[in-house]
Amino acid sequence: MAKNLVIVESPAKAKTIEKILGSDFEVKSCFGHIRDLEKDDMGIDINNNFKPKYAVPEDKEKIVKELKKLAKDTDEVWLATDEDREGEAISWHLCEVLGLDPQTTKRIVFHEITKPAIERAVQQPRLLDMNLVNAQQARRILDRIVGFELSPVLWRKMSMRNSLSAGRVQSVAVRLIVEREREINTFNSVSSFRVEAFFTAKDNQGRSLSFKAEGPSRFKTAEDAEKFLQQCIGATYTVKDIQVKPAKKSPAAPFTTSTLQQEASRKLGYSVSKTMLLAQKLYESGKITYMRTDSVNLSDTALTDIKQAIEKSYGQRYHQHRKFKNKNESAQEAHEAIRPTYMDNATIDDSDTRRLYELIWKRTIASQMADAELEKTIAKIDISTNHEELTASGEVLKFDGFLKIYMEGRDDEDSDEEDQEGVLPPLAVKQVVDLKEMKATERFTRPAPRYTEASLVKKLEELGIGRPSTYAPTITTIQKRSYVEKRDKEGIKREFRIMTLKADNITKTADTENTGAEKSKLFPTDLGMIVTDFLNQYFDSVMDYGFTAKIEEEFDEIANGKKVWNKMLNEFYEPFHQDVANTLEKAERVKGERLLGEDPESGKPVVARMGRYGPMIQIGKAEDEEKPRFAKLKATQSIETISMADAMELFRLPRNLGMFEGQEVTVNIGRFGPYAQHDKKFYSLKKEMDPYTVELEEIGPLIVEKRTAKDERTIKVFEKEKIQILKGPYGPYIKQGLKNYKIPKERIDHAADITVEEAKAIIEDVKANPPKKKAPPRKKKTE
DNA sequence: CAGTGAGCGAGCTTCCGCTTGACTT
Repeated sequence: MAKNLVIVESPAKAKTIEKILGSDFEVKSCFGHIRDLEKDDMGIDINNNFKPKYAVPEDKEKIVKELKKLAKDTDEVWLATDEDREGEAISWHLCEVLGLDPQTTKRIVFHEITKPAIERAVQQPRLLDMNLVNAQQARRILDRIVGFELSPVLWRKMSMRNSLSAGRVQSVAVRLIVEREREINTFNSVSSFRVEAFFTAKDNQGRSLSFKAEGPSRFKTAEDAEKFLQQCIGATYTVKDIQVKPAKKSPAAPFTTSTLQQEASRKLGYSVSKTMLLAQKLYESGKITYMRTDSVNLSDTALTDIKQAIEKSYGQRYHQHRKFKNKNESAQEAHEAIRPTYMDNATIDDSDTRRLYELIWKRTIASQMADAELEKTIAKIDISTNHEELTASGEVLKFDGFLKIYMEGRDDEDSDEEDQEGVLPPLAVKQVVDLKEMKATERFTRPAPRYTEASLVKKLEELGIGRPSTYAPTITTIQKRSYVEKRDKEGIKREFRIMTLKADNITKTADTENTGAEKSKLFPTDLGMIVTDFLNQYFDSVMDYGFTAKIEEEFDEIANGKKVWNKMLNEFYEPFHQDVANTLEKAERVKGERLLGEDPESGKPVVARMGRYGPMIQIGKAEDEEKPRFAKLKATQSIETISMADAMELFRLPRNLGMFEGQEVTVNIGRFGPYAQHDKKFYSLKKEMDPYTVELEEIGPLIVEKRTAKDERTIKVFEKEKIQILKGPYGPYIKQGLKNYKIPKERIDHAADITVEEAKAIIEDVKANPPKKKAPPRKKKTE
């Protein structure tokens, strides 16, 4: 038994630290928080100064038991959880549960897992900081109160039947997406004309080189643009002035969780959860440092490694020592930035994680590389026939520096400002250049783009809302609750005008462009909009974008000992709870109704609204003699924007398409999306098939395809016993009736040879020893 | 798997932040 027990949060970290500390120390992990508020009755005694009621969750019992035993048998326990609010609280909970004295137990901290940092930490133990612990308790209790008081309000006041939820973080995340959507819906695009002139100039060897210059300004109307072109007829163009300026670009800071998610999204197209899954793999296999961090700091040992790697591969000139500072005030910096553990490994063998690893490697290396040096040239060109001038700009890379390996991506790649500036031919003042043609092109203003998962994380981080460990789960939650969905949107064709001045002649043409197309963007659902409007109306303080920042300031005051935690909670709770009570009493049940018009056939009102099963259109009223007609909205439609005409279109379903193999084929939209029905069987329509326009010829192949797919999945059938052996994504399994049974490992290889008797035996076996369920239903207290 | 849409009421849902496996049809 080791003399010392060190407890950290992560098992991968425990392994590394144990190697560093040697045999006198046993290092164990507690796997994050080991206690949480009870679920019943909020887990808070509100009338008793918000006294929290903590319990060890079921899945933590085992580890707590193990730690208790180890703590008893060891001379000294060292609490080495992360140095932030949550880490301090975990240490305190460990004291409480393991029976350690918070007044004497050694608390150590380090921000990086390196030998010097850990040895230094062991030399300088401190005691628990109860102020910091209280700040965490206040944070935890406030979040529980907000979540567990607001959610039930939604259950009572929304007409929808989902398991709705609200919280300090998720509700504001949804609000951002809802407001962005409305900005886009109400955006008025205006056009203007941009003038570009294409010239040629001779270089000193007499070769003709072409270059481009920009017009004086954008013209608001086609008339103004045309007038300008007319004024240029017959003009000569003379270089009036040349300015050459040096410029430089600097590399971005090494990755934090949020910037890693953004870059992986922009450059690799990963969702935030995929990025985190792969990063976790890399961390667990020792290839990168901890992946949930808000720090841009690099350890001294890492800096030395990086310097060596740069000098070896690129030479001394490419290295530049840099120390980055966190922009964000909410950062708690318990860890290092995300970086490779060994800079020598520019890549790795594992194909799943390689691309993410290489991204991290490049970003880390680049962050310590020299600036890129540029030379910008701006030439002004006089037009002889008017007082305007044209501007040609060029850029020459003098020294690539960090650009040799890495350039940060941008969210607005498709912006119409061309970012790649070309090289200008050598020009001289007073030189006359030849105009090939001049174009005035119509350009439209665009609304802000919809959020991607990653750009939403970026925004949340800017607002100080959420933490590195919760960005990915939050994005998942708001999609799981159907407040938000990730999808593509097709663009629409738009015509734009072009006027060309060539050989003193102006021609007018038109071209089309695709606008408004979106890929993998976050769209609010009707539910998300309705819930957001409701929360905004009744709980504006919690929904305020500055709410988290404001209470974070107060948590900081608690951590500094300037404020008492339960007083702070009370100041929040009094007005908040009053709002909850008022809302429960006064607010109407929300239906999200919108009147679209009158049904031309019956004269009855046509209404878009939220039904129990989602957004729908209703013709007529429930109290009418004749039953109202209903139709479900398409996935891409919304209550807020659907037109009367589109609404009436929806009543064209179900459609009868005609006969196939002697049976009728109909299409409709059901609980699980659009489907075709044929011979009492159902066939889901393919994504690209629209049930309103799909034709009979497309349904036949669908039916045949499903038949063969079923054949391929089937290994064996025992008709009489209704037993099937099927192939699934996790290997072969047995199906009897509607139930599935797992085939024991030792028989998987010869699943095709299983006999009826064997199959029956397996079924009986599984029935006798049912597989463990993930979460057994909690017993409700009877008293 | 492929319906429904009003209202009643029982019994259920729910937060954020710290960490990994156990488990899938």
